[in-house]
Amino acid sequence: MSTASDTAYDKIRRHLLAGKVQPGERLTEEHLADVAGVSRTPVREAVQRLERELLLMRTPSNRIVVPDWGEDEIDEMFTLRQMLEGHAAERAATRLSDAQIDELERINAELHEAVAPDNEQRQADVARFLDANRRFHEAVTQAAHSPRLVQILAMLVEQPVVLHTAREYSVQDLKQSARDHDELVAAFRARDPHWARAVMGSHLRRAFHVFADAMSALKRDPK
Amino acid sequence: MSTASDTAYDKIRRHLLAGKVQPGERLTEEHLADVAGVSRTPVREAVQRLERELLLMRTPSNRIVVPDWGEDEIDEMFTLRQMLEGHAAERAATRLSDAQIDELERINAELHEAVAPDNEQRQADVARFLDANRRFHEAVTQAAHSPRLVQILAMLVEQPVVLHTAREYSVQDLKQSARDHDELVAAFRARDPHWARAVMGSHLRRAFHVFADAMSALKRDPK
DNA sequence: CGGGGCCCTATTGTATACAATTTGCCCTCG
DNA sequence: CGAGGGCAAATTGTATACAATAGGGCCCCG
Repeated sequence: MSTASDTAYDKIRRHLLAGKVQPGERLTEEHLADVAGVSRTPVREAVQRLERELLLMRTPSNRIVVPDWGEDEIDEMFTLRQMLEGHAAERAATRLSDAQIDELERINAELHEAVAPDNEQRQADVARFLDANRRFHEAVTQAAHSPRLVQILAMLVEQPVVLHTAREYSVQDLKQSARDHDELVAAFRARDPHWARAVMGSHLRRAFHVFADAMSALKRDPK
Repeated sequence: MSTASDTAYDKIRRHLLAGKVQPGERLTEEHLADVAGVSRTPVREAVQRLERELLLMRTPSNRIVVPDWGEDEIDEMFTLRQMLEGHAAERAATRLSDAQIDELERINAELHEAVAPDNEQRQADVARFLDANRRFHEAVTQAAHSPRLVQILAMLVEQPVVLHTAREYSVQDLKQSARDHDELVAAFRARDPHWARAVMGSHLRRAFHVFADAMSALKRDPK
């Protein structure tokens, strides 16, 4: 995070994901420059990045707005992830080294730890869970050795972090996710592309429902 | 193309696709600013767009380079297109209006015309064919009503235009493409998502081989 | 009282000057 | 003669001033 562009990207992204702005709200570059503490030039670059991740959009007259995601858009997002990460897993299965698979296992151990029953602070756990989860999926994507795939998936993995602090997830759901990852590792060890793709597919489809349910719960009762 | 950014994007893109620069060659922002006839600011925006389409890349120290695509990358690109455009076709099948299907048919009539046997100027035909082909695929993508899909596919459809003036394509291959489109229209008329996906899949896979063959022919004998 | 057009302001787009970083060269020293 | 370090030039990153453009409000006229 050395350059001002990156700072801007990071700060604005946090600002958005923290839910400081309502969907549909209009933002000015200058305002965002204040938020990020840099001039408009790097802000414009950051906004472009956020646009391509669809965290921001432009009105017909090039004003910056926060898009609101409907259930359909979220469904579509997970469907695309299912296809693309399934493909990534398939490729990764024949390209991962033993050491890399070990690394995946290590990351997933963190996931299990984060949802272990003897752990008290649910809040911190979810954050850690989500972080490890992201790293796991990134590692798989990287292992597919496809620059395009990396670039495309980067624009799909963003999630409103409203849900990152969430008590909305059931421990059971999180545990199931960790078990999915276990099976994925097993598929990798077996170097079985089709198994890997299938596991990744069902994993993400379940994740969609967990996410969608949490989201609608939040909308019903927005504490 | 009203803004300087767009001008820059367009001119630099043409510059690249016309094959004026060798893969691996390094470019400076200033040089590109000369090419486009604008200052560095809009050039930087254009370069970002071209990066995201992978027509340009950055070295570890943020210098601009022209990537070289191997056979594997092209294969991967068409594989991704097959997945994503297949999905787009599937969605489009249940969303296209009759009028839109008529429009697709009209575009495809142009394709047929461009490769009609009584037409003499092969050169002009290929350009027209490729243009109509692009419009056809864009229309299908649009009809899927998924902003993400539109954005993702935009970064996959670029092709080195070395092959846009090409005598490398056989008339037979082009005719087959047009027939594929005919069948796709039929699938749309039947409102059959699975049929549409399957046709789009085989269409793109064949297109890959046609493209790859033309490319390797060009490499063997680079007139 | 409602609609349409014009002006003023808010916002985005572009150029340019300057700062920070990287590169490649050259010089020195082992 | 090769390796390493530091310096100068080339290149990218950032800020700021100015230009172009879109939007909203106000006034005038019907």
